[in-house]
Amino acid sequence: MKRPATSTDVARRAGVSQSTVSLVLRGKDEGRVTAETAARVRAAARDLDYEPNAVALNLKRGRADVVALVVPTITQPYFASVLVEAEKEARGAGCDVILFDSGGDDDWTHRLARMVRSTQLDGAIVWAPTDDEVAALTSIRDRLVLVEAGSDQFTRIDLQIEHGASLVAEHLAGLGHRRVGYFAVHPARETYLRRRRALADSLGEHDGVIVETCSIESALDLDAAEQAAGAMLDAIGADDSVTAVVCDDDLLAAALVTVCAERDVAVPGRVSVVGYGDLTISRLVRPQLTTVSLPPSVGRLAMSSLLDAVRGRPRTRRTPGLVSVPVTLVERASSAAPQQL
Amino acid sequence: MKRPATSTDVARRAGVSQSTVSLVLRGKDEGRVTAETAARVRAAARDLDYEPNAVALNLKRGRADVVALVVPTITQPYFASVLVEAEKEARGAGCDVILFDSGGDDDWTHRLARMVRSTQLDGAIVWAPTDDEVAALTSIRDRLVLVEAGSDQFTRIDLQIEHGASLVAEHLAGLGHRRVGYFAVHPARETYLRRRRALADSLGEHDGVIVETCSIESALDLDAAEQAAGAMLDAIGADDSVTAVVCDDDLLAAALVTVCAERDVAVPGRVSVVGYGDLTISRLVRPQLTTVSLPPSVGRLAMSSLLDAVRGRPRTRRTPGLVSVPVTLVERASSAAPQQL
DNA sequence: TTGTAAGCGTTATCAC
DNA sequence: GTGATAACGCTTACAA
Repeated sequence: MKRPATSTDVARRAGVSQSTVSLVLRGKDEGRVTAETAARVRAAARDLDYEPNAVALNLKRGRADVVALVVPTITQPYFASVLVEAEKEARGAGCDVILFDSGGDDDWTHRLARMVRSTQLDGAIVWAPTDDEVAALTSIRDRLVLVEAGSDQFTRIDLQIEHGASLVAEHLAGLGHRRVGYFAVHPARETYLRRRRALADSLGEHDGVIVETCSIESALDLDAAEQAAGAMLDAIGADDSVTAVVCDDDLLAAALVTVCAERDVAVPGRVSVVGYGDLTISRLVRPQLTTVSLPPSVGRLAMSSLLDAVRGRPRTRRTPGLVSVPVTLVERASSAAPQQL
Repeated sequence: MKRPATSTDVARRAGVSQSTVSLVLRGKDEGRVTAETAARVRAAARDLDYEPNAVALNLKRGRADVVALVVPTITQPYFASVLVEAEKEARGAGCDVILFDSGGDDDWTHRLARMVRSTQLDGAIVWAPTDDEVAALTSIRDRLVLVEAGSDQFTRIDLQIEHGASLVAEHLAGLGHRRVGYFAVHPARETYLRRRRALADSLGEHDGVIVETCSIESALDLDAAEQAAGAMLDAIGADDSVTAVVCDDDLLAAALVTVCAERDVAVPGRVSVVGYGDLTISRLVRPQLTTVSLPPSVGRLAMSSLLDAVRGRPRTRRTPGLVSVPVTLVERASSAAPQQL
């Protein structure tokens, strides 16, 4: 491949100055360049297969038109859909998205901060960072949108997890459950802790009626989940009063339901199962999972917030704010009233 | 946020020239700058929180250190793992990855070509493009790695689908199956057509013994798949001789197995099911799926090929080549000898 | 109507 | 040892 043609090459070929080329090709030749000259320039550009150098352009404008999306693990299907939504929104604004997997690399905060400060990146959406990570990011806080984390120094998007938890508590208490187990993700990111605390709080509002009485932790992969699900069933088997299990993620819930089937534990007869995520697998397993649906539209929202923040004129720029996104409970076959003992 | 400090700011503060700053900070001051001066420069840089402007740097070097990964749909779990692998490899070479979803936008070829030619992107990995798409990309062919597609003008990575197909054929024929159904993805990208043709060829080698006799198509989403799976079972119900179904994707296979369970069709007793992908769901459904495993390491391979191609010195640059990656058959519980009729 | 020239932030080649 | 100065490719006053 030959060196790509520059605007100077085009100018030379059209027999005009380089600035005229720029004028014409950027459409700013309104009554400044003869139609004939303009045509000559355009022809030359076409002949040389000219494409403006985007890097030079960025340098000139001091803007990269690239933002980052940082997620804990892109292999979680939920994040794939978030990425798609965010991408779509960004694309519409002429902006590209690069992906960081914060799970893969513990030094990502510094890399991100450096890239933002070196104008390689206009900004970033950061999903569920830990408190430490948030602290490491303060130097670039006005080019950041945080999802499910952060203080009011940051622009944030928040899922209404508390509301989701109250829906779950209401649902289970209403069905007549009195003791629930919790199937938690380990290691427990803040997001998961929040889910769990929120559920505990919501259960607390039905005071004395319904409480979390046992819990098991598992890594977010299938093998670990199936093993932990076995442990969960052992625990439940030893305590008849536990008639429902809330899971931090649909993958855990799916594993639990599957292991139940293998052990002839009736779902939802013996135990009701509730997940988080409304992922594809929640409809693939039998019984299909009752689950808290986390809308992927958060990706779109976060991106539009970010674009506002980094593109907005200074006077337009809003103070850091908090947008709260509702979650919903999707009731499917994995939860029902506990069978009489 | 204030304007970030430039090397000129640092120079001013250290009381030296801007070029000295560059020398010191890039570590090229070997016996050229006094230790004392160097220290002063470094101190100034630290004070000002200086970060070299990456865009200026790229302009200077004519390289972006960003490549794209183009996949048909990132929401397919397989591609998420591919992305992770590719990312890891790129990161190691100081390169970032941006993602294109070719499914989302039919003009992506032009966008990609423009970005490459404008030096915004050093190159790209393109997954399973159609022939038309390949044609649209020839202008940037030496900065491309194609996966599962393309002619020998391109650097390519290929899955050994034919070999996979022969494993499947061998497996099913060996178990005693004589008539198989095909559960295909619609719309049929070249990748899928290849899978299917390859299977037909492999079955043909067991001439007259085993053949594909019926097929159903479905979009790659769960609702469509479950509906199509129903149709497949109707077809099979009407023809006892069909005792196995090969599916273009584990999602289809999972849906089929699930619908079988609902209709009390025994798997693998009445019908064996084979999928493609070895995705998480293949181990979540019961029976677990026999499936052709497509190694995510292809992502790593493709990225290292690409980096070679775009980073390599001209004299080092290899001619376009073809790397072929083996696939394997993972035998699980969804396939077995057909039950005697 | 067109061209000249400054500047975006770097790196690198020379003089001093 | 250090500092002008010329690129890199572009946009945009401003001059002609």
